[in-house]
Amino acid sequence: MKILIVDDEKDILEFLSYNLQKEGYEIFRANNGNSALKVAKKEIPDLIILDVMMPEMDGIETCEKIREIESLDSTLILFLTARSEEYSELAGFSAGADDYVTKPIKPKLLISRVNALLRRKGKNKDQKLIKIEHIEIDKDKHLLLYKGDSVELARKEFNLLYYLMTVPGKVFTREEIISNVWKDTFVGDRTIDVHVRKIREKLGDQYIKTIKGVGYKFDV
Amino acid sequence: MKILIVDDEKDILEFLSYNLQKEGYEIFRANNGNSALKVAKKEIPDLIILDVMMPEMDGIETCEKIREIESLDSTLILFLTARSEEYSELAGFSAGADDYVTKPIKPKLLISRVNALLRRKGKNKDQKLIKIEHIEIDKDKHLLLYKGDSVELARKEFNLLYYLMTVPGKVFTREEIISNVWKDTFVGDRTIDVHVRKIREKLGDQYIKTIKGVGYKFDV
DNA sequence: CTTCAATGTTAACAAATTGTTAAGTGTTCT
DNA sequence: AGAACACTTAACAATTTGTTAACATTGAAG
Repeated sequence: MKILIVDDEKDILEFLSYNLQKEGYEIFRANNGNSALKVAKKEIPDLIILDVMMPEMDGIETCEKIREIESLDSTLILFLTARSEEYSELAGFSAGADDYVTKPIKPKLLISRVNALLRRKGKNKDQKLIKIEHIEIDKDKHLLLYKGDSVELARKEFNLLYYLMTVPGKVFTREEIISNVWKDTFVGDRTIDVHVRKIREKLGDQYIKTIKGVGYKFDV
Repeated sequence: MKILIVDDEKDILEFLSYNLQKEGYEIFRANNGNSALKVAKKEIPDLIILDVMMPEMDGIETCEKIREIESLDSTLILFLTARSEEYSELAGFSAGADDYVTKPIKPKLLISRVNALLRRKGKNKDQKLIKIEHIEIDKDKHLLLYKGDSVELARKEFNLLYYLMTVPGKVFTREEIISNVWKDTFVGDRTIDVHVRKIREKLGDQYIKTIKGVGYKFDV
């Protein structure tokens, strides 16, 4: 498991690195927002620990930018915040944070929170395997098998198909699809159709069915 | 669930009470229309079983008076009628009845009708899956199965049929149908008929019944 | 048994929804 | 930096669905 730690204070970076390394995590560091973005894009860490208070780009802003990066959409974000700046809890969550820890940092507490977050993420792995007839989809391996052969899907295509397969047969409205696959970004109506078309190209027309006026469903 | 039984014949009151009590319903009785109104106002039963033939105030008249009582507008009304008095079917429906059963009363039939009416009454709002005889409708999957085979319905057809099936046997007035299936859009008189016709084309004529002057109902 | 209002039927039209292509923009990888 | 890929959108085509008008039929009431 990879963890990226972002803080402008060298002492804290050292301190956290040491403690988390002991737990067996692979650690990356950055001392400002921009550098954090660069490293994150390259390493795709499982967790990013972000100090809220940083010069130039603060934690909130950095978090927002991270959330815009496609390849990091399964990365968890944990905030470090001073007890006084209670406001940041709210701001942090709305920027897309998954948890936060207040300073001064108690190593034991931090480690247990980090473990809990990452354990949860790893646990989900098992639930994220769906097999329907001769179609298998594995969310974490980002793998789609059709009759045993691997089929390459782009990220959005994959997420869309995966979402439809979570409840086979159920019709998902465009609204549901948008809010679950695209989260908070706003895209036009035809975007879904185009992605559906691409999946159909690769998998065949028969699996994703259009219910006109209602939505799409995955069915065998 | 409370049921009020109204009949001038003591034997029938006894017979019905016994059979419905066995099903776990709370039974109230009345042997004429006036007493029925009094009890109904007080107890607000979920269902009223009304004999059509009664001295003084007959079932039709009683039904009309019940329908004028606001607190009873969610109460279902089921008529008991002699096979000969076919006329009363129509009169009953236009007086606001939801279903009727002909005498001589077969306990099993009556109970199944009563159960069918009441089973849905309370929890209609969000029932996603309805199965009646060999017709199954699944709102989430937007799927209609007739004898196990899938039947394709357009959105409005589907919504209309689904709405009628939420309370099988109950007559829905055109007004009710319009306000539930069409919400706020205003459509012409023939629109419902056309949709009904399309459903009948696909499902057979026998399921959606026209009660002239009143509305439509789904029945097996 | 005629009348009349309600409902049934059909086909044409209008509207809504989805499909498709290609182009533009951004991202990732080498 | 450049190539390849991914994502989104616009523009238009194709399709399906919804509604209406016009006329036919039905059935209850006189």
